[in-house]
Amino acid sequence: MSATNCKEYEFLKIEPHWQGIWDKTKAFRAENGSTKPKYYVLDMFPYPSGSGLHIGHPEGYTATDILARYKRARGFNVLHPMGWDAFGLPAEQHAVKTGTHPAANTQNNITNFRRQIKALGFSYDWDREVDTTDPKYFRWTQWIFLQLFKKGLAYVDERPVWWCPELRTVLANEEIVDGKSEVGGYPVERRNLRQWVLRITAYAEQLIDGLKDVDWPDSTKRMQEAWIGRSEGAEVLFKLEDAKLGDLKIFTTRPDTLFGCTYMVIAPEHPLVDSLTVPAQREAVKAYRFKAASKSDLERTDLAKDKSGVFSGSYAINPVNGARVPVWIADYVLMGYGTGAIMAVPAHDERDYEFALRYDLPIPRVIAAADGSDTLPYTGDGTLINSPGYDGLAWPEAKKKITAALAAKGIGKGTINYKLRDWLFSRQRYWGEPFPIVWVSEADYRSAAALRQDLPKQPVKFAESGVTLYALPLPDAALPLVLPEVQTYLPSGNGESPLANVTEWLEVWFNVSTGASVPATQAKPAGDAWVRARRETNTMPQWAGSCWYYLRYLDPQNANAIASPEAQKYWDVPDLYVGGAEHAVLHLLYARFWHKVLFDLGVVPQPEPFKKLFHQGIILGEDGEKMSKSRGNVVNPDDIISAYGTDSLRLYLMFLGPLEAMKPWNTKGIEGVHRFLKKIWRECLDPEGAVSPRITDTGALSPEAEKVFHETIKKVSEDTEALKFNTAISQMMILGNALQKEPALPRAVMLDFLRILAPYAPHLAEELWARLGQNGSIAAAGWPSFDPTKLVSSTITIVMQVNGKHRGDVTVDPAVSEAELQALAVQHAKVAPHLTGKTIKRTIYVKGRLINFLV
RNA sequence: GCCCGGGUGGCGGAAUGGUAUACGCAACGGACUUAAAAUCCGUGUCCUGUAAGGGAGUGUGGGUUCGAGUCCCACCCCGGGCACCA
Repeated sequence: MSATNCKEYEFLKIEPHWQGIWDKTKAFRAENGSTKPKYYVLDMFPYPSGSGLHIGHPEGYTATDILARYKRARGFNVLHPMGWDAFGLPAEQHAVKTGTHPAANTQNNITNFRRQIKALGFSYDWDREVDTTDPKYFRWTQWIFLQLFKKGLAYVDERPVWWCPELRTVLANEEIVDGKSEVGGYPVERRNLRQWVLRITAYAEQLIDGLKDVDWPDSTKRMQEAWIGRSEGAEVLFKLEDAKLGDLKIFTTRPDTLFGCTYMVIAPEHPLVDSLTVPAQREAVKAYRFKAASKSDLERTDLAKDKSGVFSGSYAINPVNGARVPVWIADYVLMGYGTGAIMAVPAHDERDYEFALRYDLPIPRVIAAADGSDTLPYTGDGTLINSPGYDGLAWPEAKKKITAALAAKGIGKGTINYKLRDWLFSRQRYWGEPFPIVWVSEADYRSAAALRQDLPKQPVKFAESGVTLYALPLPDAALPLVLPEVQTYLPSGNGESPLANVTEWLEVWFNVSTGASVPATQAKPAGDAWVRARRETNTMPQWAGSCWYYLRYLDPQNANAIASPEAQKYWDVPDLYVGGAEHAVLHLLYARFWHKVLFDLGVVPQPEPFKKLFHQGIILGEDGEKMSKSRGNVVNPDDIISAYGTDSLRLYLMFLGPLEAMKPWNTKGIEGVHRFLKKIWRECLDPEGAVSPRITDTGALSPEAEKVFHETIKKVSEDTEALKFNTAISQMMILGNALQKEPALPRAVMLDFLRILAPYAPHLAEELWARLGQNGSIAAAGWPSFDPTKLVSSTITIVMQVNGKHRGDVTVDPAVSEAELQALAVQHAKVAPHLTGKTIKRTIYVKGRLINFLV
């Protein structure tokens, strides 16, 4: 491989030159089934937005690239892939505005992203690039959905969603800012719409358990745990005074406080509200429900501190003591959690306490505080009081006993509740994966069931304007189901996606065996397998494609499976996954869910997808604020590359501080690493671009420089492995400064230096490697080792302290004995004055470190 | 309110319980140059002192220890997440 011939460090020539060579030789191809040990390092793939790469992308990508190059040098077969999470709203909005197909815009953006990423010199295996909008890819996204569907993990339900009348579309929660659409700032409202929902709650327990086995940041594990929100308690049946209304079922985590229950609360949406409301309260309850319903979520949160409610007029009976307790209706109880009804124990719950104060309800104490405190509400540890039969028990024990007693009587049982809700999986948009589902009549579904073995145990059905339709999956062989061409990308306006306007595609004769279809306007084809069907018009959310892309990289061309079992066995799951903390919950939870389902189906061989996770920090603007167009503090990687080169950019991004930290960009700061690279260039080459005369095959370093050299190999190895790139770079700078002072530079030393620099500044390293007469790419040149015997210096510096205060230091032979050192120290000019007239009570000696006299 | 993470020079940051401020930026002084750029050498926490030296010092206040940026307790501030989940 030949280098350029520039005399100075012309990074604008050097960098594209080597990128071209890497491209041509496919230098970073990962080989399936190699005999080498494997290493799989994964980046979170980007959404290819129209505004191009943001400086945050290269931060994480540089980190993984350094590691990938380092692992290759260490003899690993490295899988380091890149792809595009390319479905999404911005492309669709662009399409609405311009009328061009979102695919065209998406491909333009991908081309630009690929160009920018290649200009950064990352060592991706481009033969494994994936694109979630490619039918060859989303065929498998649809296939996975069908597996979930067949397993009974997908269903259809009417759900309240955010509807924006102005944009004529449904928006996701994260697209709503302060009660308005993120795009345009238009008002949004709640609407009930038919939605696909995935039963992620069925995996709640496994999703918590699996966190034990992964090497993730603790904070991220905690966030997922909190999001899943497991809580152990009991369901208890309270008889209603009006026996014909049956029982009121509540959930509580503290059945031990049952004797302290003085009222009940049901959510305003609770099905028993109407029947429990007595005539005298009807008007008040109606008004309260209306008020609660009209509150937006935002208002409900704002008013969180201000409890309100209304008495229903009815009473329930406390099962443990027969007490008559009033049933209230209040919006501090949520219909979506537990049973939508609670027993209120105001003495030991802050919310109940506040409510009881406001409505003047009794607050009897049933837990005595462990520390004897008498303030209420009390939620700490303690023992039961005023609870006949249980007094004196510690509350966790009472919880078990009371739960058991209720269960024995058949009026309660221990249960576990989760905050996690099922996953709303559909969007009313064009630019997403179509659901491989058609809707048919009950009779047609029955006849399909006779022909198909792959239907769910319980049919998925949905009633609309009096007609019940059944969801029939496309056969696997009929995948992919591609998006039809549409006249307009504008949503239909009635809550359905633009697909609802494509009648030819929508209304079909459908062959239940083969999945073939013809427009319903044509004659019904002959044969029993043909039924009348309407296609599903929803599309999948952007999460879908990113839930499993890490599997496709293993075997991206495979037409018969997500990836072959051999590829899965060889590559396993990523050894390291790097991406932003903003995905700590949703993406990472959804992907884990899918992976666990695939594991249960025997499609993947391991229960967790991401062994080790790391979040890179955010890079702030020079003003210390988050980068944003409106602030005008956005740094464009293209500009930095043309001014300093990508090697400088890569180095600076890593030198800025710890990878996980949030840190401000400073354009001046890049000068420092750029000077460092220029210095390396000058150490290797003379002003004419020939090998520097200081570099020889026979010369030797001074002992001090040699020590620094071996220390540097050691530290750079360790720090790279530990993702502490900032300190690795510091150490290389220290070596650079030391070498600069040396009269002679052994060629072998310079080559080793280039090898440890290569993962960080690969273009410069390749160029100088070639210029110093080496053949082949430095990427294939391995990793140098250090000589541990060179790390020990011939002298050591011992710190001398008196009473813990630093009084001086002395340079001695490492073999010095304690007695010798002590004698030396007490006579030392800087120490002696502090000892005169005092007696040494004790001497602390830390070998090779310090000696401390206590006087 | 609850749960995390973090407060170290003018700035980004470094530091297995053992010389606090490595490395870099900015600044200042000097060398080279007609000059500039580039490069090189040097100074660089604060107070006190001509100096040698002395004293203080890692958000605040306590504690453990021969010795604390590092460990423990309380508090203040900043950042992130969750937020009536019974």
